[in-house]
Amino acid sequence: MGDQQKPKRLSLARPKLTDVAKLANVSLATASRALSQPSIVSHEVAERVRQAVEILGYTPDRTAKALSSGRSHTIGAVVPTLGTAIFADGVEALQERLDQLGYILLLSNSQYDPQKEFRQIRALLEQGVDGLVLVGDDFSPEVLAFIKKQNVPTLTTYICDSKNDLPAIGIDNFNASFKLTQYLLGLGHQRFGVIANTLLSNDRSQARLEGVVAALKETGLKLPRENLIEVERPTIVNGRRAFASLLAASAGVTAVMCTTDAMAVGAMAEAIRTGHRVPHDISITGFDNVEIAGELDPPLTTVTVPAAEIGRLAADQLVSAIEGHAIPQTTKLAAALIVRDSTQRVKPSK
Amino acid sequence: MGDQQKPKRLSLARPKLTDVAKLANVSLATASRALSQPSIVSHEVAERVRQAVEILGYTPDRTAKALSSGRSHTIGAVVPTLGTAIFADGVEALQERLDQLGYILLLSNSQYDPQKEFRQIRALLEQGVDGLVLVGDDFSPEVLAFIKKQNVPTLTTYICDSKNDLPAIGIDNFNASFKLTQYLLGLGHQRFGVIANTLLSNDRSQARLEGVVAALKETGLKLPRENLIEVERPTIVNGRRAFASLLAASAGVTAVMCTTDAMAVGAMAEAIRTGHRVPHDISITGFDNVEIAGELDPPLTTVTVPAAEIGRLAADQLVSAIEGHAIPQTTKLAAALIVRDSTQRVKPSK
DNA sequence: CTGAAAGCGCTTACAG
DNA sequence: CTGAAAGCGCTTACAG
Repeated sequence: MGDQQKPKRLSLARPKLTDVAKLANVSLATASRALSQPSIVSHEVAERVRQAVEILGYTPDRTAKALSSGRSHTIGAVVPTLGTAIFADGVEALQERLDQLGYILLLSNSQYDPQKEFRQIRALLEQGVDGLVLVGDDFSPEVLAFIKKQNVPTLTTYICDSKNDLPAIGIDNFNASFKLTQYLLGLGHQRFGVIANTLLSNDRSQARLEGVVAALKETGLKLPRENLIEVERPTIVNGRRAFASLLAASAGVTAVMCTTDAMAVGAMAEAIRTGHRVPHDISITGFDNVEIAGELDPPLTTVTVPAAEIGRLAADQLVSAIEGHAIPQTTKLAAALIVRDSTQRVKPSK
Repeated sequence: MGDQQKPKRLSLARPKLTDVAKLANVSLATASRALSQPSIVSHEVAERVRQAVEILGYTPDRTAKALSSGRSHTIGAVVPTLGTAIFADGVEALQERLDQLGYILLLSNSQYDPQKEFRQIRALLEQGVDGLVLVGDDFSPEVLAFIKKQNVPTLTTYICDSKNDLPAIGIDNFNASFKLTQYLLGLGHQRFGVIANTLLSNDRSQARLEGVVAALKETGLKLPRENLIEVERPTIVNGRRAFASLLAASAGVTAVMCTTDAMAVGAMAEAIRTGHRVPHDISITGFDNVEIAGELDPPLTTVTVPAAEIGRLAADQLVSAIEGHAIPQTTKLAAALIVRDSTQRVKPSK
């Protein structure tokens, strides 16, 4: 009658808490307590349960735990991509800290696609994450409404001030870019080119561009339309191409500002390839201060984005919020201007 | 009696399937079927349930679903780090494909620490992932036993042949490195230096090193102990330092092989800084073919690691295995030798 | 095609 | 300090 199967199955199957309870000769409830709050059971019981766990190789089912306790000890993150070092570094630090705090990370990449981002936010929330980490602040009312409704602690990163009232941890992109531009203006530059990462659904990129424009405006300058090249993805190759078309469109620029380091790497490579000396003929700046920035020849003037710190703080604050504590609405981290050798005082015009 | 609260709570709370069933005037079971297999209920019922879902803004609780169905539609991955582009790219592709397949990714970084790796594997398995993606093959018997016991489809990546009988998707690191070395030997190089990423718990790195040694041996050459520099993390800065100490220890090398591109970037920068012409005075090679490799000056000779394809295939195969299909034990992807300008025929010795 | 009921593996008031 | 029982929100045989 297939009965021979039964006992075998039982011994092969993953042991459950009832098995532990039986072996330890206590009730299911007590076994549960012995594991989660050992201090509230007697020493002997705690010890017996501990041994039973060991013998059976018991490992709790976190799904069941999540369903009955309403806490999954899981947090979700949606980033645009891992192909950009600052996001990879931020996610890495986020996960490391979450791990220390006993949380597991569920990760999605939206590829800068708002539709996809929404789908992924929804999937993570359905999955029952206890908290959610987002990037930036460019969300449709629909998405925001959905998030609010779920009542799950949510914060956003890489910006420090959310117009949507999400707690934010990051830098002031506008201001950092403004300062960087002022530095170049101080060197006498007047003719600027900008290579910007996609501005679509990307408020970090927008803010960086606006920072440039605002600083120029303050000095009575403006950024001619043809001096702005927008690329779809912040890659080295795109930076290279953008630099080429920038110089083709407007030969007179003395300073080229890139909204990410990766694009600046490409821009610099192209500049050198086409016989421009950096910084003698043309100054180039980046943004992010990734490792390669300091190793280029010449090393790149850029702005630090403290990605690992953002990730770490996001973990800390989110878990804090999950535990019912209030967390700061704004956490603004320093975005230091790193002056290296890719920029110099503009040559007196010939 | 606090009764005023009750109705408010009900309407605020996240709706559950019972609410949908009530509104659609069907049983819980039917509502469930209408959502998961609409074809087995009547059209009218399917439609009524659909509307109820819409009206209530119902969104299923995947935790409950997972517990009752035994399928979490979740897969776990443990990678050493996201700070290395090939892992970041692999994870990105893995997640994208999983997303298309209706799965969510749970991600951990082990930081090349076997203890941490084990803890994270255990945490993911407890979490109830349906499948597991690992990197490499350097696992203790304890870890392997634990994994086998869980009976969860598991595969490993970035290698193509597992000594532990895990299905593997990746490249033949040994052979690719062997070929790269043969190419340099063919250019007349005889005095080699190697900058290796940590060899500890890193079989990819070991295989790459062994590939060099084996190719040299075939020609009767050997790698002197002082010509091998091992670094703890594959960073640009470490590559730079390693190059410096390599030249200090053994001035005569004509070819420096780095087991990752990032280190090659540093090595090349240091070579140029210290007045060595690449490739005229010294040839340098990398491994991985990350974007920057092709943009360096000179562009780097390296080996392609198809990280995105590895991630994509891992997703496909794992889901296939979860669905009960057999999957290949070995999926060997091409690791093309990319010859660029950082290598050239060795100068006739003066 | 549909419904009532058991069950997934835990946690947690409620009694003692 | 401990146990019996209800419950978390779904799915899925089992009957009809």
